Amino acid sequence: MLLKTAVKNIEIESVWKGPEQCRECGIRNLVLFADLEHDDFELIHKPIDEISIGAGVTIYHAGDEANFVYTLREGMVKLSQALPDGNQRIVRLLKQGDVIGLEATMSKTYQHDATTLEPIKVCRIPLPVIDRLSKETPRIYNQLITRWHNALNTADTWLTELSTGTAQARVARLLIRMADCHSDNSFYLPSREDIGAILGITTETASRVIADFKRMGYIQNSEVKKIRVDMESLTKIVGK
Amino acid sequence: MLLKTAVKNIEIESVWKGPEQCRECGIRNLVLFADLEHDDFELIHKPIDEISIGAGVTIYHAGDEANFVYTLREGMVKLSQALPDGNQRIVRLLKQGDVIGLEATMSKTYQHDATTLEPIKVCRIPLPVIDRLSKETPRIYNQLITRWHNALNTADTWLTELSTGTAQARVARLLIRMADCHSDNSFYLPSREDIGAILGITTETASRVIADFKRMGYIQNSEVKKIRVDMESLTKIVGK
DNA sequence: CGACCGATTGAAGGTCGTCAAACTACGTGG
DNA sequence: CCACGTAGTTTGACGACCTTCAATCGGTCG
Repeated sequence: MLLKTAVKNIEIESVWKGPEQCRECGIRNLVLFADLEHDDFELIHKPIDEISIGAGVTIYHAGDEANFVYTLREGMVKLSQALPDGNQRIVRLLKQGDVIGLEATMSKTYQHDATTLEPIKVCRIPLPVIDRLSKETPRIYNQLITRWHNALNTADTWLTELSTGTAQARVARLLIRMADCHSDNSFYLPSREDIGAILGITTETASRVIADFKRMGYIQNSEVKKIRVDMESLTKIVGK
Repeated sequence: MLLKTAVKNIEIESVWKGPEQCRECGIRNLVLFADLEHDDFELIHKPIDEISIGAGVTIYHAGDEANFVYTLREGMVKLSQALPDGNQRIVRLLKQGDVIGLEATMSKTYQHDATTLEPIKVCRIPLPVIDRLSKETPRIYNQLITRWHNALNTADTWLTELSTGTAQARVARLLIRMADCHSDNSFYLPSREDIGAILGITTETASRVIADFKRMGYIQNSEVKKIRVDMESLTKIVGK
């Protein structure tokens, strides 16, 4: 089952078959609906579509009317905000199990641009579903608050770890964080531009540091496009 | 009614007289209990003390067991985290109506150091009070989520506005933000060290920029220790 | 094959960090 | 009341690091 939509790079993988589909979700323990119990799912009366989206696609822009939240099933997404000078700064990276557009539950509009870093799969949840669940069961509340808590922790960590110190130290800390989100210390490196936007440095500086790290052997190419990092060497740079 | 505690710089202003005290709180519309209704207050069965604390006092440290949240009635508080290199970075400033130690509702321990910038007054709320209210009324939930939402917005803004661009631009943006939290564009300037820790620059750089701004007339001394900022001039620097 | 986009590298200049000294405000004690 | 010590601020000099501008390289896609 695979319906192409009018929008390029976005296709609806499976149409809504009812609550049953969520009950049997393969990664339910990771997602917003983790705590829901059997009967709770009957409260879902709007379609939750599973959607595939290509790399480099913007899911929503800051200021757009916020009608959905998304559960990220596969791939990574960046949340970015415009700087006073017109550039963009990436304020968070989202990975499997994270909620994209959490602020929709609290605000009429989205507050970031959400853009895919690689091909992703999401479940698109209409806001009324969240609202109804919120009214009927405290279990969704607990999950929501946990999400807020985690997002805030991440934000604080980005400030203290990724926006402080020399360019080398910042890149090293970013690589370490990314590595322990993945098995085998191996993952897709973001573009130099994105690395710059995450760390608050220029694209060129990001490129120079990455190139240096490769020459030093702190980073090696593993599979195509993927890299493997040497945690031990990187850890030594972190304090600089 | 004024009981001195053993701890210097901390005094309990008034002892707990029961729910009545919260119901009649002068700034209740600003605080966590804003949405509570008449009967809800009867659920409060632990003392909520009103406490005065001097300037430069640390209320709790990161890692301390989190048994209270605090409502800030007067003054400003900084939340700081240790950097990998041992320094401190200030991740948020709290003002009247904000909750100090919000993470206590989700985590066993505090995640920042909370330190007063000036003499403050707080209401110290035992965690069991929050837990009980959370179970019994959704109204406290709404307030809690709103707090998380606001805290996250602030965190994102700090990253994009206060941790990006030249030292001059960062200081200008900080002054502008502080000015429109106060009437008459007039307020107490934080120490150079704190300005540095907020913006991710050194104390010396912070001092140089502030001194420059004074020479340029962007900042003037108003009352003792207070300064008044010229918004128009500062706005021009923000984009740099 | 050629166009294009991202990554890399070089050179020059500016900003900021570092180290150090002088200055100021304030409180303490003689 | 003044001398002194302390802590915070200001200023200077120097160097390291990063940004800026520009050119080159490499891979991909039409």
